Amino acid sequence: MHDLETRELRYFVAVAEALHFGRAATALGIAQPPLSRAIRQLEQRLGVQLFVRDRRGVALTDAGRVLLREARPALDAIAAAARRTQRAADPERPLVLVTKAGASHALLQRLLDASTAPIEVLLCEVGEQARFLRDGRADVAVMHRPVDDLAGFDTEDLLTEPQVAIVPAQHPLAARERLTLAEAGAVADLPIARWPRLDGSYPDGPGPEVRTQSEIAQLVALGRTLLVIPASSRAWQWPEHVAVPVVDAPEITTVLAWPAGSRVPAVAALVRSAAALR
Amino acid sequence: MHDLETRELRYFVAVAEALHFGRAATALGIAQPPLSRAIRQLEQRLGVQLFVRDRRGVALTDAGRVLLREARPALDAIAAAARRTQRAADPERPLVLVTKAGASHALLQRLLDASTAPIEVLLCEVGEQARFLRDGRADVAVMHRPVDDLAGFDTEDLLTEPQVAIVPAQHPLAARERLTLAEAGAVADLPIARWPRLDGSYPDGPGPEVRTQSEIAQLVALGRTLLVIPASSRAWQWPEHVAVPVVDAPEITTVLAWPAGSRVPAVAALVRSAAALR
DNA sequence: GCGCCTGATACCCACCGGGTATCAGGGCGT
DNA sequence: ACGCCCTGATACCCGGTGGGTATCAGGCGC
Repeated sequence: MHDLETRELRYFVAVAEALHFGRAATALGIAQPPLSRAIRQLEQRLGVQLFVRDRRGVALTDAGRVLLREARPALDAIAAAARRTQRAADPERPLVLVTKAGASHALLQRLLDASTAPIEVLLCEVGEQARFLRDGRADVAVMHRPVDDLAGFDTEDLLTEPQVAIVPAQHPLAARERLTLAEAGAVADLPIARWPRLDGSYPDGPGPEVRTQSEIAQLVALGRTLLVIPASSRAWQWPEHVAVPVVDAPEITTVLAWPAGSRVPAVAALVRSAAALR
Repeated sequence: MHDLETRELRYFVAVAEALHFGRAATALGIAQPPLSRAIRQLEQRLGVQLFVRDRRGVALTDAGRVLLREARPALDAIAAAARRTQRAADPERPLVLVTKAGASHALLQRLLDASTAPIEVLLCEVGEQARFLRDGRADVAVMHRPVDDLAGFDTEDLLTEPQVAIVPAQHPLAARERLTLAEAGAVADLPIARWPRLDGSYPDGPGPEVRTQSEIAQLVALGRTLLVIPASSRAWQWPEHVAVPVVDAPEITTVLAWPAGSRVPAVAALVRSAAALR
């Protein structure tokens, strides 16, 4: 029995995400019947039921949830293989660095200035850097410990700094000299915002749902939430924001991260120059 | 442009490993012409030359080497997705633990005794544990820090211990009370053995090439090499071997390792019982 | 020069992935 | 209650392509 084809995994992921065969099919650019058939064949081949189709819709089984969790990194690895191969064949290839939109520019600028090789900078949403590294869209990323999951990456520390709370300027908290984490987390009228999980769903809680840095910046300005971030990210502070040091928050280390065992010489050179300027 | 299919990657890896279209084809169970065509199509799709075919054979290009390095973990991830999904659907599934053949039994025995759930033990060659975890053949592994690459895994420390040199009983070194790493590495007539790299090639050096624990045990007994290992592995010491403490060698920590973020409850239970008996 | 071993080419067939048309059944509005 | 609609499943057809055999082309060795 031959193993899974990436097409089958792509189809499965599409259905698992949409939980709707018709919409998944149009998202994939194919018709619904072949998709139904492909999923059925996949289930037969694995000998495992992946979806329960009953009245009012489609749901994942436990096994289906396992496959969804496994399939995404697998597809990323495939995409990475293709991209890195193509880039390896391109003598002009610039190094691709990904960082989250809205991160501090000063550090990055020093890094870019210190490097002689051409570097292409990619911006992504919060927490997306790992995906860019995994699927080969980027060679190296600026990430943060301990907030980002650095499993599977090698890292070089760039900068360690304390955190501040960004609160609405008109809120009473804005007058405080300093805060504790416990205080920041317990402000009834400024509930902590909720970020989507990897699968796109949101955890429960009173805070607003956010997806991007600009969304949350907007929500803070509107007096709807607060957030706790590294001090240097004050760079994107708005006039409607006030930063208050959080004395007991864990320090955040900005790190340069790249796939463990990567042998791209340009990455090694960048890491060396980064280590030198620290 | 749709992305790579696993079939294409499998074919590529087969050719890259055999460096011979005919043998790769028979290894894959297909005829040679379709394989040639598949590789050519793959090269066209990627827009990248992967092999140079000239007189006297086939060789990988730089891009081909990149793809080979990327393709194996990608295929592992696919295989892991399938296996873990099937296992998730099997209510009887035992936990599968992999450890290297010849490792100390005492620690493992205590671990198995401490666990209530059924555990299936798999043995593999030195350094192969990571592969078993990555491709889903095992749920959890016994590995060693800092010798094994633990990137991408979560770990729980089991035991930290100093290292000893295993030398031939008839060698002058066998009379020593203790050694330093520098001394052990500089014995002209006992050159350090060379283990294969992931791609199967061997680093240069004077020592013998070895692939298995029993090979190296045999070579030590024959007075051809020495090795430095954790003290507890003396378990597989032969009568022809003598263990001499190496005072400045880094301590080796035996760890329980599992895929980062794994949510298999039985793994969590095993880790808890391991932590308890430490 | 002649095998012969290599990978490439030519050609055919059968399978299967994708399409359209249609069915089947559950929910819901009237 | 009936019928509509929305869902996924089924039936059936077609074309592309992956796989097969036969053969070619060129480099090496005896």
